[in-house]
Amino acid sequence: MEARNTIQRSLVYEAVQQLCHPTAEEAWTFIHQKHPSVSKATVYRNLGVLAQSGALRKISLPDGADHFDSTLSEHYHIRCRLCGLVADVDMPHQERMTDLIKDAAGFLVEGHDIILKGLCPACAQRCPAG
Amino acid sequence: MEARNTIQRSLVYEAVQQLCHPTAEEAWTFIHQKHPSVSKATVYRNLGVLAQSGALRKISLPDGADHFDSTLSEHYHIRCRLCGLVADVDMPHQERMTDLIKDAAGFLVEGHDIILKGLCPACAQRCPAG
DNA sequence: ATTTATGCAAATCATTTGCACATAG
DNA sequence: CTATGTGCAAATGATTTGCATAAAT
Repeated sequence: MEARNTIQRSLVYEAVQQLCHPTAEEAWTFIHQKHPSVSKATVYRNLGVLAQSGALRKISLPDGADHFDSTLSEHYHIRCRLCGLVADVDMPHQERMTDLIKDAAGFLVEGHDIILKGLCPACAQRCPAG
Repeated sequence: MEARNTIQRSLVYEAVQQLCHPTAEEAWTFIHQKHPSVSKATVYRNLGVLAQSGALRKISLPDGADHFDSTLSEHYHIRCRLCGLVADVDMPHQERMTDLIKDAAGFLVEGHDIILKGLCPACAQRCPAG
């Protein structure tokens, strides 16, 4: 299974770069503007291939579609409860996290995801009460 | 919107207690054995109501159905990549985690989820190569 | 040439919803 | 009584898949 360089695959990769954390749908909408013939299935397939190969990171969020990230260095994400905005979180001392997680219930730990939730600056201001 | 005590609601709560981290489907299968008239929609609805009210915790996992937990004290979860088993993780010093997470990209942080992934003891033994 | 990728439409999976009826308070 | 809950079946949303064709190597 040799991966090939198709136009669609590049377009998908570039869309994720440009859009910062898009969903598959968002990436497709973006691509579809200039390249109306690209199908949604192809976008999904290429997001899968690229995430599998490590070229992209898949961000799975509770309640909603997956997002995709072209930043590969380890970092976490936060989503605004109100507007859905997804942002990067560079956590200081996050190495500690990784250390703490070495043993868990006898499992062989291979990785972890951290998803924060809260209010983005704009929504926090707009809705002071929450 | 006063919550009422229905037989179905109790059955759903008890199923989650008994089964430890079941999905909605698993809870329904369990309940359905002794109470064949209970519908899946009702199980979903009550899981939602109970999670909303804080009586249960919803565990959202990447790639797959949500699980539900009757243990309310703060802890995290790990899922086996091979068999799907979900287990509790009591993380030492997890308070540090909470401290670290106070500020993130200017967001007002309200909570966080940590999902670990790896191999459960049984699968690790069965597939030494991974 | 041969294998991988694409586009389309249909299928799948988890979950939600509209509606008429049942039941808890 | 009256609001909330239930069962059913149909709808939804995200993602995947079968299949014939197209394109990359």
